[in-house]
Amino acid sequence: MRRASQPEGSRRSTIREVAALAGVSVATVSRILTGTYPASPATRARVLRAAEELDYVANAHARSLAGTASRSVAIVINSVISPHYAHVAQGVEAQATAEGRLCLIGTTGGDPKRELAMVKHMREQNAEAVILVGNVVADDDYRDRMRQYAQALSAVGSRLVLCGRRPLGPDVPAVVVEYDNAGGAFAATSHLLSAGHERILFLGRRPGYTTAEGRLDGYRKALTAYGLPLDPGLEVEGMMEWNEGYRMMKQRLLAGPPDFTAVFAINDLIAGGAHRAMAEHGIQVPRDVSMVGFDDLPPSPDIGLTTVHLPHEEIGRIAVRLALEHAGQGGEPPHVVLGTHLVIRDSVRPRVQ
Amino acid sequence: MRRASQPEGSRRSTIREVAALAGVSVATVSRILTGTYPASPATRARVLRAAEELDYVANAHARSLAGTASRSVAIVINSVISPHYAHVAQGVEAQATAEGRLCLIGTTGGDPKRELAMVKHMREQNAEAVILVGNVVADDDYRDRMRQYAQALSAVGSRLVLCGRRPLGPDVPAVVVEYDNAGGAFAATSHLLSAGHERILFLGRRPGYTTAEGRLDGYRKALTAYGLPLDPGLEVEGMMEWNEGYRMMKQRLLAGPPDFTAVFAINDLIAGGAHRAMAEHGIQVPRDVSMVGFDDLPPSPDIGLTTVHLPHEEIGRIAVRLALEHAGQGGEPPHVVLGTHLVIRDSVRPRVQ
DNA sequence: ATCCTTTCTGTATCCGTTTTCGGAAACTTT
DNA sequence: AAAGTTTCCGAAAACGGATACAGAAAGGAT
Repeated sequence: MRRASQPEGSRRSTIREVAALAGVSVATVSRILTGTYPASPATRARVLRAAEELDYVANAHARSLAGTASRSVAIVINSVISPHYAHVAQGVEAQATAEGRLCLIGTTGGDPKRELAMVKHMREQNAEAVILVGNVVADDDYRDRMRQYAQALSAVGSRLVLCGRRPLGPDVPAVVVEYDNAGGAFAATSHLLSAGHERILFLGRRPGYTTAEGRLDGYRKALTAYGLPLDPGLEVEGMMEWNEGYRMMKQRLLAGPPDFTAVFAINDLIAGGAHRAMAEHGIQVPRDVSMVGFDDLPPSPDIGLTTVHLPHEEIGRIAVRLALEHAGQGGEPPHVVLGTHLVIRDSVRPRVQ
Repeated sequence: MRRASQPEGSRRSTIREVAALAGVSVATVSRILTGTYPASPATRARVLRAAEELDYVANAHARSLAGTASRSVAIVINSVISPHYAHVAQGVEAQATAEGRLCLIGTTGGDPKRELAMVKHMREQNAEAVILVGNVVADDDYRDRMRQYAQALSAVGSRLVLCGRRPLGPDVPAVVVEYDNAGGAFAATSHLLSAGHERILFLGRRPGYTTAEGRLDGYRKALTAYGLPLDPGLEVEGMMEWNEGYRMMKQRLLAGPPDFTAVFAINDLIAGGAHRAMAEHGIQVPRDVSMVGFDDLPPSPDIGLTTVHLPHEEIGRIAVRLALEHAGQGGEPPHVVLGTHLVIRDSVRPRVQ
């Protein structure tokens, strides 16, 4: 209402101005606004009125400088358009807000250098927790520096959190939130095996990436448990993206008729791309080929994909919760491993002999 | 390396400590670290070494308090798991980083109250720009307060940006980034009409929501332009979500056989849900029913959907760019309207008589 | 009425930077 | 060698809010 057309660049009103208008000291204003102290109803009302009058907004930076925590939580993530990451980010943001924290976000595109830079940036912002999500290919230098960051953050009462990646080592003060990639992949592959499939194409091999390695591991273990040999020719390398799924399958089908009766896609995006590529070759799921994915995210419902469910949003929420809970006290930081379960839709049929 | 196991709660090192170690004044350290001033190579090296030695990290809050801009940009968004929003957010983050800014993020779930609260929060953080994305149902009180926020932000050299929603009024200092909903819907509907379809189901009517209204408008205009009557019975109400698309179509099909030969879904998520529902009733796209969507996002490639392309990420990038460019000078804030184009896939066939 | 609590409020300091202003040192030029 | 430029550096004052400490006011008990 008032200060309707302030000239460009005019400062915003300060606690001192509010104090002056209300006829009290800055200390009183501060206490009333932060709810530190039970002021008398009269002054309280006067101060609130004055603040309203001047459109007073506290300066979070000044507040944080004066000694209180920054009340912010940072998430550093591969990208925000990939469904898995988006859901984790959503969880982080929701929990952060629920705990009265602001959410800072930075993306890395999976580049360790950018990740390191982002963590530094978040450190400058005094984030109460820095949550790292997703895989990176970590060389020794990276691991050293990240350990150092973990130490530094912990030293100032903050916390580093690792989501969906391997811990940095035994004595590194970082919270870890993992999930059972190998177990989920084992269940998914077993599901195909128990339907009689023996030649199962694995889509999305990616050495060096924790998630990919874990899922490949589960796939192999399941085959072995069924007494089947491992065929390296069935393990196709590619990134966890729709286009890659399309590419991998297209390439395979262009080379000749399918030499498999089922597909285990390392995530649902890859499943979606492969599904499309097969459709273009007249191959229908599950009529001609059975398929299982991983994630229980779009596009799995669109194509009726049986897949492994992961509590994506929960991962983000837990990360925030644990970090904030644990930030104060010392001791061993928490390490949780979340379970998975199979979601049956309609992409698997018993193999016809 | 050093300070390997600091006790809990120890403060981080300050510019003063760096200055002391390097044997210079804090002013010199500040200048060297921010690159303000060409210090002599010798002192420069000494300061850098000292900073490294102490693992010095600047305190962004103190820096911002001391008078420089906060170097942060805020995005306030409906959710981050919906593909459209996720892409816009990605664009914002990317551009913010490119311009040396940190990205603050907050979600609202489409609730105007939460949006208002978030903007206030971002104002406390001194964000250099506050970018609002997506529709809300705005009552008068909301519009008043948002106008006031726009004024207040502008008064301190920041900027409010409105993405994909109607401007707040003529004299409100807010940057606006819109896109041509009506035009895109007109093109999409015309595409179906020119294939001979006359009974086109509109999925996703939502009075009060700018985007929904714009697209409905384009749909109607196209019908009228083709000399066809408007049939309210063909306009189905629902939210812009996959589940809603599924629900709307399921309900329709449960009520009886299709009384339409084509579908215009207001976005690709709805198209995906409807596609699935039809599949469950043995109705294939495009064999039995033609369909067009809007967004050119997942799951459109999965189901081969012809759809209207929107430069989602670009919207976010432009928002940041314009806000930052314009933040300094006064004058009329920019207002851009982005165009759309049809992406032809394989979900439309000529109507068989 | 006096003393003791309890409740409320004000003064002054500090948080960690940037930045203005002035001074010293190092070169140039004559 | 003196004067004039540059170039580099330091002292100190902000920035806006929280809080320790002390003091005033109000309320209760004697």
